[in-house]
Amino acid sequence: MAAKTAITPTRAQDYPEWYQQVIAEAGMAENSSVRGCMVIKPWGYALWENMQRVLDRMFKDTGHQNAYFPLFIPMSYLEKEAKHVEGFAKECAVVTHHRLEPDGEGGLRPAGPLEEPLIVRPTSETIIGATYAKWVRSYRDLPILINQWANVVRWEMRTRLFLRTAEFLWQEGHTVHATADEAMAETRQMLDVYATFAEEYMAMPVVKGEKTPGERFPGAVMTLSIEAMMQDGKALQAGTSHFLGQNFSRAQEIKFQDQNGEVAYAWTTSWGVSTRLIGALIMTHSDDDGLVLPPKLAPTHAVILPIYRDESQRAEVLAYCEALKADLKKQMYDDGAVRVDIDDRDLRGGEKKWYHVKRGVPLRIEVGPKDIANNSVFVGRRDTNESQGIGRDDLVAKIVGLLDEIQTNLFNRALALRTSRTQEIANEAEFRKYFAGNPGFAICWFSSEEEVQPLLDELKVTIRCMPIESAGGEGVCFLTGKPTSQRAIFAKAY
RNA sequence: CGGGGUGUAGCGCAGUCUGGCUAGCGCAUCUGGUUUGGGACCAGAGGGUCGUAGGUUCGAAUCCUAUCACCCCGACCA
Repeated sequence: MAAKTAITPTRAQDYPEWYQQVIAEAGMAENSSVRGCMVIKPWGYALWENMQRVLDRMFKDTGHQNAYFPLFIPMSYLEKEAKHVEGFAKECAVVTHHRLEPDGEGGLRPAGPLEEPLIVRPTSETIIGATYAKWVRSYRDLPILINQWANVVRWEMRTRLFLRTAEFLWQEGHTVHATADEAMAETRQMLDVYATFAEEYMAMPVVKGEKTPGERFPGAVMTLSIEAMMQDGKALQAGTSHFLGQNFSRAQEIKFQDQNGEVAYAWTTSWGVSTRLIGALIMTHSDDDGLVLPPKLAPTHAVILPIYRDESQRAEVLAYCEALKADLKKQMYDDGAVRVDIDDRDLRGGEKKWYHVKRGVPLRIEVGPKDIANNSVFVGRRDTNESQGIGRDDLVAKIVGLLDEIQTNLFNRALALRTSRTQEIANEAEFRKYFAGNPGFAICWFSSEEEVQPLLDELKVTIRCMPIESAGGEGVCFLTGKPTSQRAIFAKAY
């Protein structure tokens, strides 16, 4: 008999549907009445706020400041960088009017056409670059290290909650430097920041690598990304950091006088992560009972579930829970106090328990009259779904260690999955066989993107990145047999 | 934009082919009761312009016309 799972279908039965159900059951987000746009509900938004808080601190620790630029971008700005236009034009929302008037049939119609249409930012390189052009005069004005937290709009054909929505929240860093080396160092530094965040906070192992020309950000000279493996073996790009060279500074006239008095174009970078990270988190850790959150990002670390039969017990149990909560909150975990809630809603015990299981709360602490008599509590771990009794004071002393253990366990579990589903592939026959099955990451030598592209299109496989760690060396292209120094991860992707 | 499909209660659906009592069912919600260390049970209740507009008919969720929206598969993509 199969155990009953909180989520139907299970991952094995229907992975995409399972994903949607996890989000719905955890109360993270839902589709809105606006096509392709989601409503992020409190539990999902609290998670995003925790991600923001940690990332924001990391950005500031690396010398960046926050600022804010307009939502609207004059259409002509986008036209300045040819490849950039090509990449984004098809998915731009365009504002053409600034006023509504009655249409005579009880409705409204746009009036007051704009002289120049505005686009809703799909990314802000152009508007920020235009601003930087005014700010930069001398080498003394550099570097500019700015990040903005914002929403952007990309009119996608097909959307999925968190993974691809028409509007999403993100941060975009935009920096300007005097030299190529400095800009490249910045590009790499921010990739490292993302990788550290993914691995240490999201407990999600990632591969740092360089994108092939075909997968680059439109207008970039080099795009670096972190790639993660989801539980179905597909890859998800979780963050990107772009070295833009002088492409944007030439298009937008970001020029400065150097120490020798000569005018030079600046070197720029941009880097971003989005609410897509929430999708990555869900697909990395969650199980057939719903969401599983890494403690460092969980809005609630532990929830106390009081158990009682009647009013007289209620008062006693709640008093005990309040005292326990107060003691737990004195414990420091990561960058703050342990986050504890008491769920005293008028619901049945089982219902309440499963509510928190589905929301991924790392620890459930059940407290009933019997436990109080023994001065012990019953603790359930979300990552292993094991529960056991533990002395009340013992829990207070050990809760931080327990949270650390869960965090580590989640990372190790995800890493083990990735390792078990990563394989070197040496020739076309193997490659075809691998991707006809239940694939993960295939590591292959390849001679050129152009030469392998037809096969990739046929098999619906993409080149994720050329891993930085394993760069160097010589091999033989899996398809053409030509000698090559390029090696990449190939995978099906989101 | 090409191909396919669907619009009926908060959610999921039946009914439409073959027009006919007051439009049903499950879940959810509310009330009362019995329960309570685990997603309860019994009884009752509330909730609908059948996507929209027009037409045919004694009578339309059902037939006809138009229209809108959404979903799936492509193309596109953080």
